[in-house]
Amino acid sequence: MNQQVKDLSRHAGETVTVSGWIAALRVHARVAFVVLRDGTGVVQGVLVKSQLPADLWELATSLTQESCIALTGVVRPDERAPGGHELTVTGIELIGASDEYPIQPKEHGVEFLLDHRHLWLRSSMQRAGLRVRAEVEQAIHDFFYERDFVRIDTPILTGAIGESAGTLFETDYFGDRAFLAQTGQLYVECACPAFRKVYCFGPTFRAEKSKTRRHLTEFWMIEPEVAFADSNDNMDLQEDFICSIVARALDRCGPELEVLKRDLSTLQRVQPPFPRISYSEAVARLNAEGRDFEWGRDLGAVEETTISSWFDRPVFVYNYPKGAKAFYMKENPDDPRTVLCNDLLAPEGYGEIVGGSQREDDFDRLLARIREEDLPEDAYDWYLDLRRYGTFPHSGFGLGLERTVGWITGRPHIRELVPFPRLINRLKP
RNA sequence: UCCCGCGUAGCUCAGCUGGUAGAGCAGACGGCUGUUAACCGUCGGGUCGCAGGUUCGAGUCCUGCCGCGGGAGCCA
Repeated sequence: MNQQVKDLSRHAGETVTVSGWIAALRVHARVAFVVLRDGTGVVQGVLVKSQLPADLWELATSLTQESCIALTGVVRPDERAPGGHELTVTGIELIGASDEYPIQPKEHGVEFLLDHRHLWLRSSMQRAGLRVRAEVEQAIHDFFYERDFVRIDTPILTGAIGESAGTLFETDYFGDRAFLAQTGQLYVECACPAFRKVYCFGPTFRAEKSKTRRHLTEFWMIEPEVAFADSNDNMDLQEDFICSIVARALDRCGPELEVLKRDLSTLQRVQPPFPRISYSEAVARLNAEGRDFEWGRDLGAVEETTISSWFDRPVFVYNYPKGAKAFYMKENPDDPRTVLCNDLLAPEGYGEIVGGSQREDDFDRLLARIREEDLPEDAYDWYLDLRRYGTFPHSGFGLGLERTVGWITGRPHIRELVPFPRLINRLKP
């Protein structure tokens, strides 16, 4: 009977068949070991020459790494086996032979691995990282579903909208110009009067020529938007949300986090409340430490790392200077030099994983900001309509999926947390 | 766009103050009952990123270009 490797412990003593790919093959004079990966787990098959027909031994010992085979054998508990069970092989069927496999069980360079990303996916750390990603994605949908959010799918092809036009991918649209979306936020705002609590989750595109371990040109972003929520409500939601998905990963991805050698103690500390520090307080403290940081400048990577080092869990930095932030953020009534917004900085140097704000709901002030930023006014007429027909206080945020999963898995580069990363110089495979 | 670093065998790398190329892994063959990135032996394998320059002689020194990595900026 055909079985999955993950279920083998329930079939001790039985003869089963498992199908998969050869992860490793070690041939001795009278015994051989084949490590089979079937997508649900890994099992070692033991082949004893004296107990196999000559042609089967010949076939088995001539197999190559990553050949696809079906192994038939008796499930046998064995303390020496990594999964606790081995297969004493009685039959082998070759399903698909493999040419010489490029990725060896050894260290490789980044360029080589990315060139072979279509094969690299089979490696254990990659499987672990992508499985955590899938679990986090499911946790995200569950979190919002359980809180009565309605999922709104926003367009990928757009006219020129977003935060700044200089970083958009342009494409031809029947003779007109179109751009790949860099955010779904303006669209989910429009869905708020229809559904009150909404979110979008999809790919976004940035044509920034960034070459760092925190950047992709195509990444997945989750963007909730909530009517009648102010900036503090917004941070409360982010806090619940982050705690929920981290707890889910800890609960459901133990084996994967172990493969990734993740230090779980920093994840276990991700409990409410997160520290909240205003931009102005952060600047004062930076200067008190001798940083000589001028109020009004945006925080850079160095400052963010310093700030997150003050705390043992994610930290909110809120109410940045207006000049450092996007046009749609609401002016702070208590300090008009600032806007009601927040970033969430992940610990351990992973940087900004969330950016959120209360939105400007006053028609005149929003229009003034669009003009100040020299944005194409007619492109935003529909967005301004939201302030014309029953405007309302609302807030939302965007969470970068790959950065978040990069932090949860502890991987150094977020390119490993998306199946096929799109980087500034990489469009293949 | 700027700054720093790196391009040598299929892969990962060594190659000194210049003297014409080396290891491990992978591959092929042989050996070995329990291996976990198995081990031992033999063999095949090179436009030293590209172009120019200095020199009797360049993988090595110089210049330019290309590619890659990291960082800055910008952002999630």
